Amino acid sequence: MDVFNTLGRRRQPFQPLQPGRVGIYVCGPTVQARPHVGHGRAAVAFDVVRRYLTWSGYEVVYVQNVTDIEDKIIAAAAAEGADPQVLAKRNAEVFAAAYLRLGVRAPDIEPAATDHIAEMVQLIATLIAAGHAYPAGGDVYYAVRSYDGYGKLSGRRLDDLIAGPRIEPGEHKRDPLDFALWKAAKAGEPSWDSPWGPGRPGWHIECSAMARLYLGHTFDIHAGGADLIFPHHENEIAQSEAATGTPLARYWLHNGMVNLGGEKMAKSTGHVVDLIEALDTYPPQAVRLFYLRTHYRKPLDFTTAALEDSTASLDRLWAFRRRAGDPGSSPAHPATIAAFRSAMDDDFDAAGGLGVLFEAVRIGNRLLDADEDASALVAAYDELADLLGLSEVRGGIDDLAEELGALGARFGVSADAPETVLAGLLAIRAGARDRQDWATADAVRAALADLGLVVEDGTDGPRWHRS
RNA sequence: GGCGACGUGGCCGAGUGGUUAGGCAAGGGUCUGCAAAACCCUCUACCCGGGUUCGAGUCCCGGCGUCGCCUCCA
Repeated sequence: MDVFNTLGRRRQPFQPLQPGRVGIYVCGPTVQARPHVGHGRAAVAFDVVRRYLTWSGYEVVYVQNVTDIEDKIIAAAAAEGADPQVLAKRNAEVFAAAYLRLGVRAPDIEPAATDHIAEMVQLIATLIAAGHAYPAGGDVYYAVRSYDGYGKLSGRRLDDLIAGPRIEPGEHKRDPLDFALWKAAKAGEPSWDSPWGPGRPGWHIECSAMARLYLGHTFDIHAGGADLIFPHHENEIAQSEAATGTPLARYWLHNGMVNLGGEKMAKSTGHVVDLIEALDTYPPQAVRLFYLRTHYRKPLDFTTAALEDSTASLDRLWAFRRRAGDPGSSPAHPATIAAFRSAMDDDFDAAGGLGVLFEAVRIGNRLLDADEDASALVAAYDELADLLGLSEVRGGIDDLAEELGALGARFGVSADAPETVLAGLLAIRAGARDRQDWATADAVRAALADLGLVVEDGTDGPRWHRS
């Protein structure tokens, strides 16, 4: 298996620190506002990495943090007169719910920054003692020039950064490149005690502290959005490696941005599509499929046409699965599994993997049309669709009990369980069709369609699904 | 200006030098009471110019173009 490592900017074979085990740290969102479509992409991209590694036999520990204290959160809370912690908690729940709808598995560990102030203070103290950081006026800054590896991830040279017009000395910085590890408390802002006075942590230090706590000084994969490469991940490396003397992570994975009209979606500019809205407009798994159609490192343009395309593609997958029936204990089609594995082993090429899945569907449909055994392909489909998080979640019809009961009464079906009513209605329709009573048959189908139940006639009888 | 990514058929997109990826859309056909689904056929591309090679979408060089980072950001 090869992965593209941002550190070094090249593909390289993936070899975990310990055989069979993989530690992953993903930079989660700052929960200042609701999630947008870009957040969903990052979550899905690394969820698939995690699922694939697990499927491949690795024992994975997946850590994704929540940044719940930060300038923007404080500002957003102030704007609506709320407590920053309350606002952060509320938004964090919205993020979690959206991720759940996208089929993203909950992290093994989901540390919040505010629960790890002590670890951060300790790490900052270590850096000061080692001469890599200095307190100044209640703040603590990291001395960028004290660590000679600075810039190795993003390919930046200190002199280039200096030349940049936007870097201005902070109030207490000795060097314009230095960044805050600890910020002195301002009136009315949340703060914690520290050896340097009350304050709050800088953004970058939380990841260094929490990754170290849960995954150790060196771990396998550190992931996040490409927009975090600089300065966030660069700073993390500087902090962690200056403190421990060992590499922070062996592989750095970064997902590409989601664009809107050719430009990056970003909450700071309001140039965004709300993720919840997208999930309400399209089937959540169609949104997931939309993400997976493009390699995770490439930019991805959000368009309604692309989402509709994905919805149609998802329908094709699910229609196949509905008609196929139970594959029993059939082993998964080996060639399909092998082709899929080959695609995913190439830097988690889920788009290539999807091609394999669709090909299995086409061949499977062909076999079913010919009344031949497709169980191996169906088994492969089940395994791969489940792995990718694209299996149809077939909801029950209990919520339609009342409407179905009324409809049943209209056609002379008296039963309590909605499933029984539906079966009765389908039986009535089958009888009508046998008599070539098309009016009745179509009336039943239309009435069910009004309830959101789509009935399709196959050679082996009718099938239904929720629309 | 510095660093980086990318340019594939109507659209989206995979592609590790050498047999049609795949999906969506469109047109035609088969099946079907109708509908839906499915299958078959058609649309065979690789930004431009050089080069390496028996052979390049796939490697090298040079252009052009798009995007990202360089400030908070998934």
